[in-house]
Amino acid sequence: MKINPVNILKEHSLKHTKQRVRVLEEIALDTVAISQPELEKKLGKEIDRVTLYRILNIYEDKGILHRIMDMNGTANYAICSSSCSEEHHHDEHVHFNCTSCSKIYCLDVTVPKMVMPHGFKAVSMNTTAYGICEKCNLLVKEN
Amino acid sequence: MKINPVNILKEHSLKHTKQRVRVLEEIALDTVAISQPELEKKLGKEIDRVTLYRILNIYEDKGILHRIMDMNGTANYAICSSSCSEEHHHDEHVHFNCTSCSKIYCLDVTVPKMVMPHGFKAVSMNTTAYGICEKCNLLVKEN
DNA sequence: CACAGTAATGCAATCAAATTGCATTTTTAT
DNA sequence: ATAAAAATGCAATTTGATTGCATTACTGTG
Repeated sequence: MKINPVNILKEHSLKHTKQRVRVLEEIALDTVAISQPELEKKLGKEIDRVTLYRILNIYEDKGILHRIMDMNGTANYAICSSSCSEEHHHDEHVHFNCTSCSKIYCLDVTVPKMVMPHGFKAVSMNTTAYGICEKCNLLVKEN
Repeated sequence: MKINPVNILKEHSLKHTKQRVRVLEEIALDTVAISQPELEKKLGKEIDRVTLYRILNIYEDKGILHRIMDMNGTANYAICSSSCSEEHHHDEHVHFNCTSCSKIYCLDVTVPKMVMPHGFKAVSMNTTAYGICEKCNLLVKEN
């Protein structure tokens, strides 16, 4: 996934600041989601904690990033597919949270449509599978 | 769902204390999941915060309660179906997190089997739908 | 039914994620 | 270039959760 931070900011009419660009760059480095604490570790010397929180919130609101909560209740972020917007997150793919390395993957697996009970109107879905990821499975086999 | 706290404790060879009984009683009151902060509000005068956390953790470990993270990263708890055990949570039903009243419902909707990519071994799944619940939908229509 | 050993509880302190208010700096439109 | 608006940085605070340790409560044994 080729990401151009400057274009993304323009598309969503967000002001171009070096902090905002850095956050996008950093998140775009990897296809797996990155947690707020990890981001803070990487960017903490360049960007203030609070600014980081604010940027992440804006990006989520605008549909630029989607947020996945891990089992510890910590926010993890990944770049949204291009079809996401401020009005609606098309985040209908399955996430995989490795219980060994704790990485969160955005899988190319679509969440099947599920019928809600009468009266319940679902707007979005979040599906997370917990287990052992490819890399950790390989590590186990090697030993 | 008829719950007998004393029996549940016995079945899992947990010591019978009034705090443990109270926690189960309180959670069994409602079919919707209850958050740690709500529980603390209700039980804070009878049970110490730390004890509450410890009891909830034990119950989750033993497969008595299951824990659902809401969008704020706060733990919510609901009584497990009878088939849950220490080894495995059979928590394969869909949760519904109302974005209006923020209640979390355990729906009688089964999470469909999803095929994981090669190398990824899923042990458990968590699916949460976000939207407006039955009660909140009715409230809107009335006004 | 007493009592000793073990486990659970309560309290104080601490950690960590996230948020708020406000002064300062940066961006952008003119 | 500059003025208005917005973003950033800093300090302080809130909130969910955890840890260590002294005290209290439970349970099995005699």
